[in-house]
Amino acid sequence: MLVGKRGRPRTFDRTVALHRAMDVFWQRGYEGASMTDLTGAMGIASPSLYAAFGSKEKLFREAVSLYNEVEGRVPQQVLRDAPTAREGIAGWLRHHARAYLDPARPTGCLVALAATTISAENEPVRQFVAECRQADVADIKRRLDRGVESGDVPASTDTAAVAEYFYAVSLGMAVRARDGVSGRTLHAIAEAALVAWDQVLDAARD
Amino acid sequence: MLVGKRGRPRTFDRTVALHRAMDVFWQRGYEGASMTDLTGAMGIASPSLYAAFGSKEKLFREAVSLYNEVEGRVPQQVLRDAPTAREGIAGWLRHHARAYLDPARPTGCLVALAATTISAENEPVRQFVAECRQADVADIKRRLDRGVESGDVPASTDTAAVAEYFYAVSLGMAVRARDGVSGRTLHAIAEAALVAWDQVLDAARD
DNA sequence: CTAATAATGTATCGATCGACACAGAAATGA
DNA sequence: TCATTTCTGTGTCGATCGATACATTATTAG
Repeated sequence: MLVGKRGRPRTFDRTVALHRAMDVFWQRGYEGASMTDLTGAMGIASPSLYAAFGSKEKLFREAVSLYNEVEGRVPQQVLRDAPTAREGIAGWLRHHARAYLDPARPTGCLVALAATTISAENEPVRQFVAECRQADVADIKRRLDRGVESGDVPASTDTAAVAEYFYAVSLGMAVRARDGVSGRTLHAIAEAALVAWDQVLDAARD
Repeated sequence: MLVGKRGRPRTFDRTVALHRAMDVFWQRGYEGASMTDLTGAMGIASPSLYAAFGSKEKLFREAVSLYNEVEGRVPQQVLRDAPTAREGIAGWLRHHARAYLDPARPTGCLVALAATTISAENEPVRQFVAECRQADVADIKRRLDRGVESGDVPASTDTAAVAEYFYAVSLGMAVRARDGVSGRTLHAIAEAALVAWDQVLDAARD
């Protein structure tokens, strides 16, 4: 009686297919990725996609979640495990300078690029991605707050503002990566953002 | 014999219509703006649009040119006329911190947001906008080079890298503006980017 | 006046969009 | 065995995409 694996089993790996969909959304954005693009890359027909994921929008949301897990794991770990907030953020930003031009993946960042502008009917999708960006900023802010607790960040620091600053730099790097700038350029941007840590923190006070 | 104003005259102002189209592309991006959106905002029917502008893509390119002229005039003037490169770039960035949240216009920047990702068939449009961004970076670089000539920027400075840094910050500000952050946040990002002028220039050397 | 030119409004075009109906195939449970 | 369940492949749905055909209207040139 218990629901097990009754019925005809899937002929494709759901996780593999989701990875393929993630790559398409990463390359083309939400609206730029057609169902034909998606089913082609996923190696399945349209009804299989709908049976497994529900709709294009639900597939996108799952793909973004997967992106956050897979592509975000290393930089988040760097951010978390570094001995100071400064080293954590520096490692996080330098990671992105490399990752955004990784030849094995689409350039730039899915969350930064995939839905900055959108048609009126898909506005909820833009909203969703905007919330993902907000969550990323919150991650950086939390690391700065931890730095305040452990003493490597001044207590008077407006950690939210500092987090917004470094996140804005990473967003710009993602756009410029997609534009085709060199890794040297991307790293120069990151180093310029990081060079004046003390002044940046000093300028941002509550 | 000379081609004058023969034939039935237009019943709409081409420039006004182009302004309306610019607003739609600014709000929705290239692919997010449908012909229905455009003709509705422009107050004309589809055949009039095609007669006056040729195609959606040509209309977009004209709209971007108009955007660069209208919205870019003030910040470019600030950048150019300031006594030093530092003051020029500071004024340029602070202008954007204000303009990106102007309640009378769509938030953020058309060139930063309108075509970061796109379907395969419209790739030339993304390329075009990418070239616009490259041109913006070149403007900043030229101002820094002038600073080198006039002595307010060290001769050893990698002006291209510094220009990329400040432009990346402005791109991130545009995305975050669209996300709905406050003007206070946007200004904090700008000030954080500007506070360490000497260190940024010192870090970027040839 | 007439001919030529050009823009307008209506009414679509073929293509593609995201989504799904339906029949057949492949598994399980009784 | 055979009813039940679930996925697959074919085919296509209505809606919308960007773009036009066509007849009409408004203007200028001669």
